[in-house]
Amino acid sequence: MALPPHTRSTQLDFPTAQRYKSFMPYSSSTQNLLDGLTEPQRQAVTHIDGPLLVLAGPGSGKTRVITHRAAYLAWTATQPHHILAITFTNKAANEMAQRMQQLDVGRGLTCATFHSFCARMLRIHAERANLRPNFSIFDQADQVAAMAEAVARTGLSKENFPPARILNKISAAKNEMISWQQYADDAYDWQEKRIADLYAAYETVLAEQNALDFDDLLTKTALLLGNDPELRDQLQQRYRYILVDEYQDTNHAQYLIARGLALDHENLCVTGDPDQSIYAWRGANLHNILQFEEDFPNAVVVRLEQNYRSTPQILTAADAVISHNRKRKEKKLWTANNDGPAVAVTECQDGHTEAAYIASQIRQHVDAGGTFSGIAIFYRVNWLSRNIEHALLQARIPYQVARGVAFYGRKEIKDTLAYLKLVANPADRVALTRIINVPTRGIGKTTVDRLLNFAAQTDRPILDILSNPKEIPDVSRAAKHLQSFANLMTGIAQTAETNSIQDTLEYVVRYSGLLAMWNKDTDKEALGNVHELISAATEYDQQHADGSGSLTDWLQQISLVGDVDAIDHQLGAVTLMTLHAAKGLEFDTVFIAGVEAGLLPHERSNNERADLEEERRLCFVGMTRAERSLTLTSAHWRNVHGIIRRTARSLFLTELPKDSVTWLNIGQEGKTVDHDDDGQRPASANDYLTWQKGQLVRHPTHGIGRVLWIRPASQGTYAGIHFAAEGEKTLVLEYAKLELIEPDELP
DNA sequence: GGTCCAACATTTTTT
DNA sequence: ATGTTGGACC
Repeated sequence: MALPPHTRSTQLDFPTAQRYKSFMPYSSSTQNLLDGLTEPQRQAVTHIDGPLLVLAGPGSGKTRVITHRAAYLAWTATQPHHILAITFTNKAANEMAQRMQQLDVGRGLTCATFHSFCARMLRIHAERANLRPNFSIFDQADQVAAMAEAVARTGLSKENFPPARILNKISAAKNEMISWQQYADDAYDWQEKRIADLYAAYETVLAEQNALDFDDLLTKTALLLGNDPELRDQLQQRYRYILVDEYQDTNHAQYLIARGLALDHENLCVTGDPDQSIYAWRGANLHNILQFEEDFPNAVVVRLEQNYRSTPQILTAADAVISHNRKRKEKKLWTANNDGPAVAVTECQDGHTEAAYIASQIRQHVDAGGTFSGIAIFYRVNWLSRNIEHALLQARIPYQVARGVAFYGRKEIKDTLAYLKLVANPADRVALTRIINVPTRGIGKTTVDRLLNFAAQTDRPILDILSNPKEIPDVSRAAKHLQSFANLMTGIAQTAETNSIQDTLEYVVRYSGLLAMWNKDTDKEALGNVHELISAATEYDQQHADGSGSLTDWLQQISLVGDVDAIDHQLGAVTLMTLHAAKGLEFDTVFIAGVEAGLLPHERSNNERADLEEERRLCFVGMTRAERSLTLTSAHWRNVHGIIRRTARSLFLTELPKDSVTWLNIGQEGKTVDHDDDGQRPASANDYLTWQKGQLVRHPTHGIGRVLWIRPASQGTYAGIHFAAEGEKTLVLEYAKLELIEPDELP
């Protein structure tokens, strides 16, 4: 079959493009792409021009559809470099690029996250966006530092205006594309007006430092596309086919970007699942996917509802939970997969028991021939990983924690990188103040203040002033220290100029005195982490041996790593991550820990139904990651902030179906406690079975009371308790915060 | 200007 | 329970 003529001619416009595979026989290559696809999948893959919405339930082969569709486009309609695929994580982007190569499509396809794509665009088109191409990207901590400065400048107190909280509000505004001017116009009371002031001041602080925060990457790109039709045309010429994955989690700015890039050709394909929307708290707007058909009236809609991932048991359980959401589009998930084991719910005595139980289950699974890398443990909050890590360590089970962001947030890593960031962007004051005296080199707070003041007054680059420190008023004794710091920075800059990033990093660590400092502190952990950083740099150097890399690019890549990007499936280790990070992944065996009231659903989101529904979706996402085996665990007692608290059963556990779920109670020693056998669901939490009439208990508000009777029922364990002040009360033991009092504890 | 200790928050989820 | 910050003291 002949190729459309326009695809050939465009090759001249883009000389870097790989050879066009017109010599490949059309029929065999495209046939391979369609082999083994179901009808709806095939429909999505072969759709070429015009908007396309793929509503894809969990495990419905969405990734396969996306990659095959991109390949199909590249074979039949266009060249790879006209295709832009936006994924949710860098890892997904890399995997997609890899798969495209396996499909022999050729290079040139752009796979990126929204953030990395935007950062790239803003550097290339910096002048048009009113930026300098070497801008810094500020992470959470940098943003807090910048905001702290803004607060100080505005003359407000950090106590009344905590930087982190203000940043949340400003981030929400930016996601909605609300500028500081507009925010000021909309401010309706004193508090809001001050926040508007801070927004403005914060923007100034960032601009002075040639810095953008994460949200700026999106908003500035969206603005650029909106205000610069010439550039938008240029980009639309380049990116003729656009795919956006996980569309249910896009915010308004991301929506504008996707729409802006596809404004004229409308070749926008979005995929997602409203039931897996879990990022509303950071501005994700479910309307984007729900109203896609109104946005693009000639949109084709494809539904992928057959699940290829999970057993019927897992799918039934997950579906039972999610069907409790009222605000949702009904969807029938089904699978032709073989039966597997029942979904397990294991209620444990406490967090240690829970962790030990998971470890022992993993041992058992691997002894029976399973692999570590097929296992994942999810949790709602990061701190839950502590117990589990401890238990895995003791059981000698290899594990990895998806914590890319936390790694780059470590002090020693941030310190090391700050030297490089300062070289890449000398205006980066946050980086400068971070390391000017780390390790200590006799430059104290007063000196730094004088330096910054002088720089602000004279409006000269700080590094210039540093090289001539005697010009700074009132700085005499510290001048020579400033001078040597300036020399150090010059040395690093020169090294960076001509050497690999690895070499530059090693230069920094050695000549800055950081290495000596860590050695002195016998801070083995810091050293290890920095070695890891250096290996990351080595890897980058190797990947860019052709000279395509740069310091700015490396720093950018690091700024935009996500938690999941850190995991390596080849490692042969159990994977630990938050439920949020688990999106899009799949594992043979999944444990979800801490499935208890207050944790999942999280107590901070109990107030509104919308929040509760998002928690339920989160639970749904976690459950549907499992292919064969799914275990939900909880603890009756949970150590929070060092205080041991009684927990209640999670609402979501009560929503599980009666069939295909087995319940288990684990006592302190990890032994199975007998549980009632009236069916599939336990009638009571079994540690209460040891409670007896006449025992004394303490209630947080009612005080001390005596147990009159206990009666297990299907909804929980009921007990009549006589309190001195209020007489007899009937309480549900699972929900009342009762503590057992030992007789010898009393006066 | 540097060091040490006590008070303090910290824990929702993240690019 | 743990890590960070700020203030007192050297």
